Amino acid sequence: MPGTRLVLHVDADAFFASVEQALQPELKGKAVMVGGSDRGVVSAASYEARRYGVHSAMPVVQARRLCPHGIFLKPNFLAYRQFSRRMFQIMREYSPLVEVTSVDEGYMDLTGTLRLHRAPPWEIAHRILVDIRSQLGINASGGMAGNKTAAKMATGIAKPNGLLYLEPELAPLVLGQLPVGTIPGVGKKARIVLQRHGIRTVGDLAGIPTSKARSLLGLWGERLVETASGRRIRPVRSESREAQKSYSQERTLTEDTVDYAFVRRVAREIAEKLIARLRADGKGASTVTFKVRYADFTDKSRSVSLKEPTNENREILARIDSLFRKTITRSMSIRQVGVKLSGIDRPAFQEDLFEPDRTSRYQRDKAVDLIRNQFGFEAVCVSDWTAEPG
DNA sequence: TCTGGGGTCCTAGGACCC
DNA sequence: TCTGGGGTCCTAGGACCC
Repeated sequence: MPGTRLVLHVDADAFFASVEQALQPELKGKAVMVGGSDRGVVSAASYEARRYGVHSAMPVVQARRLCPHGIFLKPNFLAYRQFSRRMFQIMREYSPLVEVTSVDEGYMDLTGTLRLHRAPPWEIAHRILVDIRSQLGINASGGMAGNKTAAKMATGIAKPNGLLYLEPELAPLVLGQLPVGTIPGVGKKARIVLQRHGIRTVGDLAGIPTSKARSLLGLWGERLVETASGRRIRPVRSESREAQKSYSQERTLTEDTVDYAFVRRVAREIAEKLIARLRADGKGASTVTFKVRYADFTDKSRSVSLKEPTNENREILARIDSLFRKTITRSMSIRQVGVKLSGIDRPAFQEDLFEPDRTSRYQRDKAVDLIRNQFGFEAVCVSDWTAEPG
């Protein structure tokens, strides 16, 4: 058959909650929810918790009301990363063509491995899921089809703890009946627009002319029609990971505040942590963005671009200060503070014999990174980074 | 119900250049 | 005097994903 490809999508079920249950067997069979603070949302809910109507992205406060006896845990990202690495390792034992799309899901191209393993595709997929379950103690679901989108949608049908093989001839029939919102990329807004025009299922979307999709949803709409009709085929890419394009961190304060001096300190602290990550990765950023979310949930951000990528504290923190003044123009209390560093590239400045001051400042930045890595962020407080860049 | 955090990509308008 | 258009970069905001 021409161009017959076989893609397997693997997605761990209720990943964060499942890892917690694997690490603490006494949690098995119980309603486990992983979330940040009481001002946050649920990141993952075990299937036991879902029976009470809890789902991810639900405010923690609401989850507590629905499931008061449930177990609420703070996330342990280190453990999740370890389980994630092991899961992808298992997948790579069956094919080198594994694409990691997030901590708990990925694709693999099984086209070339069928002969290698001398087994039908569903058999291989089944073995992978069994290996994950037996070696990690967590359940994963799988979807197999002729392209990535169909495979991912198949996983959605198979969940939890299932496997679905959609043969290419059957895929349009099966997927065409699903609600249009099940297509990856159709969120709440797009769904509303589409429904207003009578487009309710994947099949409805596949059937409209691209010109109509474009008028409704722009370029994105055209792509969605191609996706819905199975014409948008993207290869499984196993490159370790494309270069990261931005580093950002946001923090929701424990309570809304009008103490702007405090907000500024938080922003600088976040920025220092991000810059340290840049330095650790040997990268620099050329765009600095400062963002606040006001108590009424409106967001405001201001950004500035530099001539060259940098990872020097002095350069970036001075920008944070001026952006801070440009951004906070209302006397409303602030809920969340965020910093984003983008335009990531190799840093322009390297330690240089002919710029002794700058070099020694840079060495100090790196020395502070070392100490903080060992003793924590609070171990060092440096106060004179407010200086304007020279 | 009362709304996280870390990302990617897209859009639209304005500046600036040719 | 009136009026271009394309390309590129920057900025602000928003949709979406997990």
